[in-house]
Amino acid sequence: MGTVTDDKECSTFLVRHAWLSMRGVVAEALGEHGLSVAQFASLLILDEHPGASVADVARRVSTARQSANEMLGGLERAGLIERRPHPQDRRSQQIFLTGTGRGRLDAARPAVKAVEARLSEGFTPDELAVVNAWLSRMAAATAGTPEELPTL
Amino acid sequence: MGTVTDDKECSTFLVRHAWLSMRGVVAEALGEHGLSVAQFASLLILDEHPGASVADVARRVSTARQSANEMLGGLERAGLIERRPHPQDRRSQQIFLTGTGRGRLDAARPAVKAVEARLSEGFTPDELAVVNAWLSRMAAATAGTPEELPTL
DNA sequence: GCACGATCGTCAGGTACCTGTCAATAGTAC
DNA sequence: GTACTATTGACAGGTACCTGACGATCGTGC
Repeated sequence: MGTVTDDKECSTFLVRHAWLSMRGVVAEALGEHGLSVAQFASLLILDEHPGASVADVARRVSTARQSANEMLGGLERAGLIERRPHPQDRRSQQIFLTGTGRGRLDAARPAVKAVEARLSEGFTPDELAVVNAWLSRMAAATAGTPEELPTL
Repeated sequence: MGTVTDDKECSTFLVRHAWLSMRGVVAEALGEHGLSVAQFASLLILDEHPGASVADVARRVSTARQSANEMLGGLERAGLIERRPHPQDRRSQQIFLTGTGRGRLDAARPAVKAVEARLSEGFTPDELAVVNAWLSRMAAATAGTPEELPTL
């Protein structure tokens, strides 16, 4: 009846299909490293922002504090991260990558970069820059409330 | 600490942020028309493919048959679509837009196109063509299993 | 000092979505 | 015809995620 996408109408749904597809590909690559896509995203953030709080992570991955906390719990049980009480702010806790966590991340990162590079094969750097600019613009367009709504 | 996105690493997560953001904007526009994003997507598909089955719709929106069926139930209760038994295939049923359904869709469509146009303001047609090509490539990269995994 | 709003992590509950399965039907090979 | 596989729509159950609230803490203004 047609291919995967007949989003003649809305770029929004084309972006959704792209996300779903890329998530699938990345997940497959991450599976061999024992990581989920969400876990990988969190490890990336914690690598770049050591000592971030649960709320920080939640904001950066655009998810609810609760969800982030649950998933960080998984990472903690797996020994990939550790939580320490914040020295100044007694409400929050700082989260750090453990040695094994960093190792796992450094092992997985090249795999993800590889599949992403393979996906973008054939596009020139200029074109990719345009794509990046457009996606950034879209991501910045967040309408008022950043948190709402089901998946589709 | 930074803006919404520091996805220096992975275009995958940039695409996700773009999707979440666009979904929010579109949802806001659709709210005034009493439609959810998922409902709007289904109406679009049914407009373009009248008589599609539940399984057809599910495949096109990349969701489970069950989810599609539940949501179509909502649209049916709202009187926007109607299901008829398929004349040849006694397993499946054909789904059609009702008059009110088509009216609702035709009212909502311009609103969505407007917000999407506003979002892409400032990009040249050539650039948008590149973006579209890239997104299509991504969407087509679906790894083996089309169905799996949580949201993030 | 005290009061006020904002934010922290967390608990309870709900919703959206998915997987797995089923009987019924269709399509094909034999 | 029968046998086998694939597909349809539906049911049951589970998981991921979210919303809404809570006490505790912070920051600021008074």
